Amino acid sequence: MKIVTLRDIAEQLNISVTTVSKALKDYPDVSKKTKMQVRELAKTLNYRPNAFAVNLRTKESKTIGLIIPVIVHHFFSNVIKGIISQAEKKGYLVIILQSDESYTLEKKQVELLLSQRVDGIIISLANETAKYNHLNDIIAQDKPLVMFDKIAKIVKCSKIIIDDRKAAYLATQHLIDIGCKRIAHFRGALLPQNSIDRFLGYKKALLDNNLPYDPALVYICECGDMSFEEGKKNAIQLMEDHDDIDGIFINTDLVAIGAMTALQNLGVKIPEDICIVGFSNWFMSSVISPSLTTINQPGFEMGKAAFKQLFREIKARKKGKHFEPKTVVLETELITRASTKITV
Amino acid sequence: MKIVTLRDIAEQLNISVTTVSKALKDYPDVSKKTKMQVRELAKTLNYRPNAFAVNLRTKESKTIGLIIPVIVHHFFSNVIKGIISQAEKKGYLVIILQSDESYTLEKKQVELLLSQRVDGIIISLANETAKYNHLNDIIAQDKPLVMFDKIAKIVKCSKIIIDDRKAAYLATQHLIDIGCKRIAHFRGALLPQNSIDRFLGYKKALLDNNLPYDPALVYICECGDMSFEEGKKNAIQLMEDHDDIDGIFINTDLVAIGAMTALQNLGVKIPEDICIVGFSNWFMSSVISPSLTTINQPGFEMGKAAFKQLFREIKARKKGKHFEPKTVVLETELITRASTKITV
DNA sequence: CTGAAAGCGCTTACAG
DNA sequence: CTGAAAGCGCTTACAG
Repeated sequence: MKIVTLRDIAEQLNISVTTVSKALKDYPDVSKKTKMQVRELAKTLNYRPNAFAVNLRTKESKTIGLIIPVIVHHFFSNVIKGIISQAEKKGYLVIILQSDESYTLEKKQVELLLSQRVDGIIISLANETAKYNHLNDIIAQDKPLVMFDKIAKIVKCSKIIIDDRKAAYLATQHLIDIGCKRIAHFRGALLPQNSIDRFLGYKKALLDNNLPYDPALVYICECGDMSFEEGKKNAIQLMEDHDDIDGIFINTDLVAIGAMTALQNLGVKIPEDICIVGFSNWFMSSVISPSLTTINQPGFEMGKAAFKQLFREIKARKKGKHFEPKTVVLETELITRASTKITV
Repeated sequence: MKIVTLRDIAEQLNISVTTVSKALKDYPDVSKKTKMQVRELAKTLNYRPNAFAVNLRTKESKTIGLIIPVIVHHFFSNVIKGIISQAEKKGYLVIILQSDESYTLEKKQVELLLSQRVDGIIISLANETAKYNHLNDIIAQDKPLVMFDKIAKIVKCSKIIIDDRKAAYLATQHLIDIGCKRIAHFRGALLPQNSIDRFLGYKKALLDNNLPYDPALVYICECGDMSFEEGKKNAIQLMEDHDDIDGIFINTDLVAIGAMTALQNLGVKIPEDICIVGFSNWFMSSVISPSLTTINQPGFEMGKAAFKQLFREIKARKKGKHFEPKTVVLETELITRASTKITV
């Protein structure tokens, strides 16, 4: 089946390509009759505008790029869903890339998306990322950029985040409120802003409650593909190092679930011996036993907000308007479940 | 920052655009010296070929489309990861769309991808899809198409699947082997081939073992966004209808987990009173309690295989070769866990 | 109301 | 070894 072009339609109707183009785009300066004829034939021939040519002419592709550290991850796959659902409403397509927490890959992928001439980029940074030239390249090209969740504060672009520090404070305060005196923390990797903030929230809650902050109680998880295993390993190590722990605040649910599994294998009772709070509210957390107290992190909403912001910036650019970067902070909430429910 | 074109480079070096283009593509008929100069300047100016122009000329975009029923789903997100990882190796980008199990949306999305002129399409069908004109459109355009998991047998394209009937047979046989006599089945929606095949495998296992097949023991789940809730509802209904059940084979893990939750709330002991086998091996299934016996469905591998197949077909088309559709069947295995472990 | 013409930024067959 | 020219399929400012 030959692919139909404007020219084919024009020749069959004995009119010009210009008129065909205008008729299909409903320009006011084309007669009703011609419009009818053109549209009918276009439909019959199953005409589809060649996106390559349209893109070249209009300098936009109605396509955006999304770079994400991991796809198989309850939070991130919800973000993807949010972005795609919103993009579709505005007629945009989404190219998705996975950085695998690697800076090198992330950089290459930004390069790829720029060559591809996407209309904008949404990104959540890899753990490794500590240099931001690749992001500044995007901005230097005056291409809209929105970061979410794992952001870099010093990059001048819009950001969709939650208040990680506050949420972590809340989580830790909850442990304190139910009577925990010696609370450990499994933090995320060293670089990401959100794992720093969650750590700081934990620390501040301790100090505000006159509990000593002990760096030896802070363990690190990279939170990549091995989250679950890392949680197990850390929990076992923690039990060896400090058997007087009565609460743990853990950076991510999947790590928390790994920790719970290991603790239960060791005969530790949750919540009786140790109370646990996770972070992110993976679906899984509501069905394991005991169910996990956690912070709800609204992935779908963050995805929607990220695309909406990007779309605003794309529109502003088209009109040649300047756009001041904006940071949107979404609400979180503590969800208390069995892993912290101690019947006093 | 102005965007750099071949022409900018040509003008600065006082040579033709043709030569610049050839130099960058390492044509043999350009002098070493010119090549050096061109490449250096291209690098300095941060030249990036305009993909829109390249696509228009070469009639390919190095981009493929992927339509998937749901993204937030352990199996499907693994497939996405498999496809993207493989695509990246070959320099292809992936546009992802979610059909939400809707035929109308799926059709529209195929249309979108065709307008976008992607080089090929990978799809897993929506539950609702019973007509295949949109798929035949793809084939009629001689555009490579690969289906996976939720396929339509009569569409003439390559397919990546598992042997659902055999896997379901195995799952049911396992229940019989451990002593179950009256086994219910929570099947998927009516249309998808894989839920039909799983049902048929269940039925055949019963009959081969001289157990009566009772249609009243077969319940339906749409397996969309509400899988977990559907599992709960079905389990409660099942207990009302038939309190003599001693085993259930369930179409998807998430439904199975919903069912287990409801059963446990009703005081039913798993596996002592009722044994349960799921399907797909979601990560979650290994950490709930009791852990769930299930069929491992290799999502990541299916994704990789799907892209590989698509890539072969894209290459064949470029060379003008005919490509006979191929069906690849990947291996599955039964993973026995606590939900079927009865100590006799 | 219609259409000729220019141009988006490349690639490549062809001439010299 | 270099470059003029044609062309991919559109869009749109401009002329009539």
